[in-house]
Amino acid sequence: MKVSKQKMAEHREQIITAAAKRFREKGFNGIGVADLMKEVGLTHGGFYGHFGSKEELIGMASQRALCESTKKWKKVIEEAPDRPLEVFSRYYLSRRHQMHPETGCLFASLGSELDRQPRSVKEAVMEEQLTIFDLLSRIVPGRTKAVKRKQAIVVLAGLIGGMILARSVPDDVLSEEILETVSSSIPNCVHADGT
Amino acid sequence: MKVSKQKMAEHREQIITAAAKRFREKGFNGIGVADLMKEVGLTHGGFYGHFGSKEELIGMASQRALCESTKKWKKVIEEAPDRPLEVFSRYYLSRRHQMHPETGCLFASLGSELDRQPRSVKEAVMEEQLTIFDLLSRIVPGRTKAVKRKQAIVVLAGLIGGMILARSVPDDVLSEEILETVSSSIPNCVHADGT
DNA sequence: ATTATCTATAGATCTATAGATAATGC
DNA sequence: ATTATCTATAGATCTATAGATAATGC
Repeated sequence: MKVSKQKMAEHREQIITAAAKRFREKGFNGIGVADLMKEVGLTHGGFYGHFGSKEELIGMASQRALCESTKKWKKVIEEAPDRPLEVFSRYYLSRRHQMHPETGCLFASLGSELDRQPRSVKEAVMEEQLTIFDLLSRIVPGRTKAVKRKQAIVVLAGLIGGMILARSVPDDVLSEEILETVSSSIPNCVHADGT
Repeated sequence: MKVSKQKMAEHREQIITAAAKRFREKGFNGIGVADLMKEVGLTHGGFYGHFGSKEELIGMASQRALCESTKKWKKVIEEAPDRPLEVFSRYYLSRRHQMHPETGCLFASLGSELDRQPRSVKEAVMEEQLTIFDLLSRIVPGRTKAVKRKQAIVVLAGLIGGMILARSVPDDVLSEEILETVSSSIPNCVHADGT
């Protein structure tokens, strides 16, 4: 029943990856350790050889989810050297993102649960959050670094709130209106203060 | 053990009120029927004389929470006839609101859980959401009703996202920076497009 | 007589641990 | 010999129901 050290490391990665997906899909309380382990092909007892607690996994999985998003966003931005902010906003506020929280932004799928997580989880999240601020700082207008950072925060807040509002509504027409309205507002909004 | 019809109606209200508070504080899964009933001074078995299921209570409590917020916001806005938008934004993005999710905006405390709730809950939420759009439409700049509505959506999205970002972080300095940055951006941001 | 609430419990979860098992890696 | 995983289970939840109890309201 024992597996090689390398296999074990793979298992650990698989558990984190599955958790990052299912937590975003079902919430931190929406899936249990047993089901996660079953998805990876292991039994639930084995979980505690990899992690000290579910809480520890929540921290790892949250960081993983945000890190994945940052990578994807970087790619999207690099592939649109002109108007990167507009392209990124549309990408974030797309119908596709709305319908697939399990592979999307952690703040949109679990943001309001983060405040109720232990400090260790919030610390892991903050680390990635700062990276995202830096990434967005490069594509928003603004004369100084400080202004760009502010713009990045404002943009991210608008995107997260827009997606949460759109997802919270059972009416497709209204949720599409929300996505379209917020994403249209961003380039304009941002130009006002900075450049 | 039976109580009068009026007392029973009061109990029902108390259950909804307690739920609206505790759900925002601990999440929809963070408090159970038994504890809610204990808070009201009843036993858990009695719950199902008032509601068919916990899900039904989640719908009622969500609507209640949003309705309370709308009332408070209306008051805040009416008490600041000049610069209502700025005053409201500062009120929403205050440290006080950050520290008290249990009496604050449902979208900030439970927004990302709403997508995982059954349709009946989302319908109850949407009803109040439209009222909020109307309320904010009155204080944002814009030449036409359509533009004002769009501005209202953009503002609400920014506020919700800003509060969620601020709460998700374990560092007081960073979270205050987020609140201040987003709330400073709103009057500017909004003037750009509309009036 | 009706019924709001209580007591007791069923049945399903869920996190975590203990000890057994069997494969790795010295 | 060490250890990653499995089996089995403890102990704590949680939603929901059934039947008893006692107060209301006809």
